[in-house]
Amino acid sequence: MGTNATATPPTTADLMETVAAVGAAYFQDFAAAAARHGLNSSQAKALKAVREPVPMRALAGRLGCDASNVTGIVDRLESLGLAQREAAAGDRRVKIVGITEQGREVLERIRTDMVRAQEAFDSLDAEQRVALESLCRQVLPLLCATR
Amino acid sequence: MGTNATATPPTTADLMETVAAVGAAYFQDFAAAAARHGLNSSQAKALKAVREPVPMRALAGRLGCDASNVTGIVDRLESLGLAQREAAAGDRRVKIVGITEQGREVLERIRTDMVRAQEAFDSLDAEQRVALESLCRQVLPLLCATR
DNA sequence: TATTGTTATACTCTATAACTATA
DNA sequence: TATAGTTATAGAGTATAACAATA
Repeated sequence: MGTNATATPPTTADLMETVAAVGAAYFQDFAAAAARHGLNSSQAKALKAVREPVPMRALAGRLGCDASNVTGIVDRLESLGLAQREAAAGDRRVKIVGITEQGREVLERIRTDMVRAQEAFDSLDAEQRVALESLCRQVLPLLCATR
Repeated sequence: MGTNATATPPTTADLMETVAAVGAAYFQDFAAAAARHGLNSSQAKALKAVREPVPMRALAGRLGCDASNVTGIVDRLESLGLAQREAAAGDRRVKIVGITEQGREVLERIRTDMVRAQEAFDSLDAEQRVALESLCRQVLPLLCATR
C-alpha cells in the first residue's frame, strides 16, 4: 500500500489546488473549535503563540497584525484567565504575555475538539505520517521565505 | 531518497501543527497574489468558484458566506470584466454567474504570481508529488465531512 | 406563501494616528 | 529622541433584516 511510482504525477497547479482545499478545510475546523471555547481564530492563534512568554510587540509580529490589535486580543484572553501580562524585568515599558495553566488546558481542548482534523490525521498510518510531515517540512521554508 | 520507514512517526498533534503552518503560509501567498490583481481573497476565491457558471445563492454556499455579500463580490468582479451575470432560463429570479475569458486569464496570472507556492511545489520530484497529492486526497473528505 | 437577489444597517476585525510612560 | 503599549477612530468584510420580483 506504498506510493505508486507509476502514477502520473500531478502538476504544480493541481497540487496547489489540493493543498489549498486541505488548508481551507483545516482552518474552518480550527475556527469552529475555537469558537466553541469562546475564542475567535485570532485569539486562539494568539493563545497558541504565547505558550512561550513573549512581549506584546513581538506577539503582533507573530500574528502578522498591527500592535494596536494585540491589546484587545490579550485583554480577551486575560479576561478569560487564559493568559496574563507581566512586567518585563529590565525595561518597564514592555509587558510579557504568558499562558496560564487554564490556557494550556483550553488549548488542548480546542485541539481535541477539532474532530474532523483528528479523524483525518488519525486515518494515516505511521509511514504516511512520516511522509506527510517530511513533505510539509520541505515545502514550508520555501512558502515562508521573505522575498 | 525515499521515505525513512525507521523515523518515529509524528503524533496527530504534531502533524496538525505542521499542516496548519503550511496552510497559513499558502493562504498568505494566495492573498498577496490576488491583491496584486486588485482582488481581495474573497473575490479571488469567488472567481475560482465561477469557472463553472453558478447561481448567486449557490455561490454563497461555496464561499461559506451570507448571500447578501455575494452581490458586492460579484459586482466587483463584473466591474473588472472578470465575471458576468446572466438570467437563468426557466426561473427569472435566479442569476447565473460565469467567468469571462479575461477572468480566466487573471486567475491564471494569480496562480503564476504565487511565486513562493510555485517554488515550494516545484521543489518536489515526481514521486513526492504523487505522495502529497494522495495523502491530501485521503485526508480531505474526512476534513470536509459535515457533522 | 416561499424563494432569489438586493439593499439598508449594525457588528466585528484590522489599520492608522495620537497619546503615555518609559528608555 | 525613540520605543512599548494603549486609546480613539476610520475602513473593510460580514451578517441580519427588510424589500421587490418571481415562483
